[in-house]
Amino acid sequence: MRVSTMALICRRFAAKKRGTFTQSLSLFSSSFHDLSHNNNRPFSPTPRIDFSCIHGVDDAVFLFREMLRMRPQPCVVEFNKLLTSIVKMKKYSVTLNVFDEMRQSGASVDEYTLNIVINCYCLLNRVDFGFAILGSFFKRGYEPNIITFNTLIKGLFLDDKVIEAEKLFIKLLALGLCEPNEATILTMVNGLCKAGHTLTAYDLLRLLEKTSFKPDVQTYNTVINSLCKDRMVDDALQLLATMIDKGIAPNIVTYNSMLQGLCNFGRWKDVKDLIIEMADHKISLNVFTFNILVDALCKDGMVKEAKDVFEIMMQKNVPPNSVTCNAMIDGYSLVGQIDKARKLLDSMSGRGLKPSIINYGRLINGYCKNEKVEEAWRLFLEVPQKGLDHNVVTYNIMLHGLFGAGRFAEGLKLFKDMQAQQVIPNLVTYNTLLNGLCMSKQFADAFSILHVMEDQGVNPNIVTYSVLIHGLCKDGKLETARNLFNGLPSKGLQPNVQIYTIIIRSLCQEGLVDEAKFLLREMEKSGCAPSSLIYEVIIKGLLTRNELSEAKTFLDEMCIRGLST
DNA sequence: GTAGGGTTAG
Repeated sequence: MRVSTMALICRRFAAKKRGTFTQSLSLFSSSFHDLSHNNNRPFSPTPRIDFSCIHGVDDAVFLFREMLRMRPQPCVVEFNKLLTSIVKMKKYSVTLNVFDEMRQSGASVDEYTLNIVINCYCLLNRVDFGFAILGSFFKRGYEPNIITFNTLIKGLFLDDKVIEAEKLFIKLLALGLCEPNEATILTMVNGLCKAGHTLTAYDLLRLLEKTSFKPDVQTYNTVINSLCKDRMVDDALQLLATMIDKGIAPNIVTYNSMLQGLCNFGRWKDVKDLIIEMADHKISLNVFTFNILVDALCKDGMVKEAKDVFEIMMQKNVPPNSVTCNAMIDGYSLVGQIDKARKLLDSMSGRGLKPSIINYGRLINGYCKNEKVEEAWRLFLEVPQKGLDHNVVTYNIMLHGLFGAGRFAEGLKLFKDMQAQQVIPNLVTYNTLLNGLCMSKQFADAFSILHVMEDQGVNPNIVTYSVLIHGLCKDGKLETARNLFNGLPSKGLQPNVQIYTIIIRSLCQEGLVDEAKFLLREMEKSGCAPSSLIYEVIIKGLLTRNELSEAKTFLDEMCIRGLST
């Protein structure tokens, strides 16, 4: 954010104290007014509506029609309650239709109604229609309030209009249209983070700290979480220290976000310190915390430690859930203890957990990775008997397993079965299938799959082509591979390190080391950093041609770049 | 129960 914006924020929030005072005064007097008014109010004949009969959207629409027919008609508050009940069911278009009927039949509409309508447009990604409703406010003699603007800001973010959201926020401050509140700030911070502008959100937060406005714990959590996801874990730690310093108490979500960030980088010492800090702040670990720890330990291959954490969970009366089991199943699979993974899945029912299709998928994957495809297949067949449906992920896992084991015919049969079961193949499915076809040298079929993908609206990605190019190179079809490779930019695809490695290795194996060297330079020009593997491949190629001095040159270059063997 | 935010894991 720019300097002028920062000054603006400081000015707006520095002036806040006065505003609060007058506000509370007027609040006081208006409640007096209400009291006296209530005492004298005659019995109100407008009907009260019982909304407890609404169980689905049809009930709501039925009730709405009845309300329209009632005489005297229920007041606008009742209509607003009805609209809200439809919004809660996430039926935004229905809400808008109902609003339209309200308008046509002349039922009364107030600023609450209009805010509900704007919210629906925003949630349908039509923030432009939301802005159009602003006109209705003025036409009906209402003024948009802070809720209106918060909703519109959220709508702009939902529509990826980050700049416009910022502009609206700044306009709000500059023109003093309404006093921004905590929801405004959270909407801004959350929107910026989700749009990938973590540092802008961070700057905004730090700026607000300097004013009389106190960002709440949720706002801090959002930024800390986003910093961790963007690998700025130390900045997140610092922000955590700052919030404590400012008297904002971190909660379990703050710590879990922070722990996740630290675990992602294997910073176990910091993890330990943070858990101690949590204890000092009397914040007890919940199932999320334990899952973060179990998952990170398993991913790092520390399955024994993960199992210990799993035991502690139960001692602390925090029951493991399906996510915990997934992490443990993966961990056991990783270290080759597939039988323990199986035992865990089998023990789930006894722990009051019904294994989900995801749990089965993980175990099937574990069997495949441990070269027990027969077991995997048996389990795969058991799934429907357990009352669970296979999804695209489990099919992909099984396909991958079968092809990996060289069982190509069965893989193809499974692919057909999948379609018969109305499970729609995705990009991963096609890439897996292509891999199978290439491994079994069915290149004609592989190329026709490329066309099928296009027909199905599944855009081939860089993985698709690297599978094909890899298969072609492995079968000595370097020329075809090279043509595919050269055609990538025209398809809008940027070759990655993997593809360069495949093609450079193949060139070296064919003795075309000069071309390989040329590609290395091309790769650098395109901004793709060469790996040590690429250097090794080229050096090896040079050595087989007895070009010792040049091999030495590349070895030196590799060392200068800090790449080691 | 008349309107707006909503942060963490597979």
